[in-house]
Amino acid sequence: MKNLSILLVEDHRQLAQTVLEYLEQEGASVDYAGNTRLARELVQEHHYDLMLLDVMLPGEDGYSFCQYLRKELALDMPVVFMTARDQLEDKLEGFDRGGDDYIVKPFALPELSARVTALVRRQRKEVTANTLQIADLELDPARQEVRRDGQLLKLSPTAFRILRILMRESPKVVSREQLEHELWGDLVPDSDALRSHLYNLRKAVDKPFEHALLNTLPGVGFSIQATPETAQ
Amino acid sequence: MKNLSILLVEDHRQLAQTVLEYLEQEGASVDYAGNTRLARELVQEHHYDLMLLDVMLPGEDGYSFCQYLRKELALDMPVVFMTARDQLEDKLEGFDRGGDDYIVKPFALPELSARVTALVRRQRKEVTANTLQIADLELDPARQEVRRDGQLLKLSPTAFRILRILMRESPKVVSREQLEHELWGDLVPDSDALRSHLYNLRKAVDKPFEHALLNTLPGVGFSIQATPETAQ
DNA sequence: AAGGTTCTTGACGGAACCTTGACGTTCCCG
DNA sequence: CGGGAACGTCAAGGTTCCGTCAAGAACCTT
Repeated sequence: MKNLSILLVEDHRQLAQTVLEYLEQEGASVDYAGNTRLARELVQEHHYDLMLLDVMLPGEDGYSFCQYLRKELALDMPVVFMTARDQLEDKLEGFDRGGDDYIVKPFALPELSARVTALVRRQRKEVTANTLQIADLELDPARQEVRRDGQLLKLSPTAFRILRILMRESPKVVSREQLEHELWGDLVPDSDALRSHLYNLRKAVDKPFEHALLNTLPGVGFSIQATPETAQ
Repeated sequence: MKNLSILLVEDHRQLAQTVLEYLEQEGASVDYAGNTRLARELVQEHHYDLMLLDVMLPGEDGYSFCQYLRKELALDMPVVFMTARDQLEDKLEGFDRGGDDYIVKPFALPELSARVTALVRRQRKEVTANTLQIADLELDPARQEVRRDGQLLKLSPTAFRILRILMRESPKVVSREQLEHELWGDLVPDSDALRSHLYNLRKAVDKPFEHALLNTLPGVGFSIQATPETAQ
């Protein structure tokens, strides 16, 4: 919740106060508007990570305001509707007008907080870690890229998958069977192609560099780690 | 709901059937797993736009599976928990483990559908009609226009759709399967017309310019990136 | 009904990839 | 120490995948 900036649009003074205090106590900074006229101004002048929006407001209602945000201002900040209206049609309208979530009063403050966090996390693309890293070796699953010491490595698809598994399990040792099963399922090749793939993987990952990262434990499996334990 | 592909993980046969039929009737294609073991396999082999995940499952529970998706596989598909557990702590745990939404059984099917749509809309960057931009390439969804370096490109409708998908996923790699499914749903052409469309797309987007933006990763998929560095 | 655009199909050459097998080396355990 | 199993190295064959292109089918518009 750190460093979130949130706009709360709600005309009930009491509820607004409660929500505001809770969120600020969690580290967010919250601006408050009691109607959409003020909200309109705030939204044009400041950036908010998320908006909490009541449906029943004096003057323009929340649905309409949300739609205005999306269509006219082209703002894509997450919007959470907060309202006492619990009928299905109300919820459907909320989503239809461009809302991201819909929470019915009375709600538990921690739940509101959790939903806010989830939306912001997604907005910021923090849902998953984007790279795996072992020492100076980095693997980016989304881009299908591997770098060591900053430079891009060329790997075949299978080599990439093997490296991904080893890095995911690091520093654990991965057995040959586990690797083969994960790569090919029940259709494991007759003669062990895995050896060739590991050879090619090594050629790309370790050969051009000083220290080897990829280790073999004969009869046990393979591992990738920064400090290859040397036998006692 | 057009051409969504959804993975439903739920052990109650009856409920699964109901949800599945409803979503398919809305135009989604739904794969079904009764446990996380099967779900694990499916998730590694196919792309899904979203996952519906029960919490109480035989063997591994849904929370744990979701966390595994995020941490180990680095998959960022939206996850909606579906469960009868309505206690606050359960919900908090769902979000804490990487869930995007949490819906309590029994729920109205249209609400589930609305929440699914809202999540996918956000994932696909369709909340607003803002232009997508990668380097000097701009795509305006509202006007159905594409420009590179300021000049208007002439694209066929399908080429436009492909480019839009690649741009919104950038810099992620999009598999051939994902592209085909989103373009044609269950009616994918026999022989791969996708190749021709990509060829034409390249001819329009890359051919007249200095650097290519559209990259092929053989056996993996396609991506569009500002800096298509090649290894050695 | 005609004309244009778009989509699909099929063929071809080439590149990338996976598998296989051979051979030498290392490791483990009797 | 010696033999067998496991491993590293490497090249070659076959397969899959991809870029290219043109022709015909389907579609839409007028």
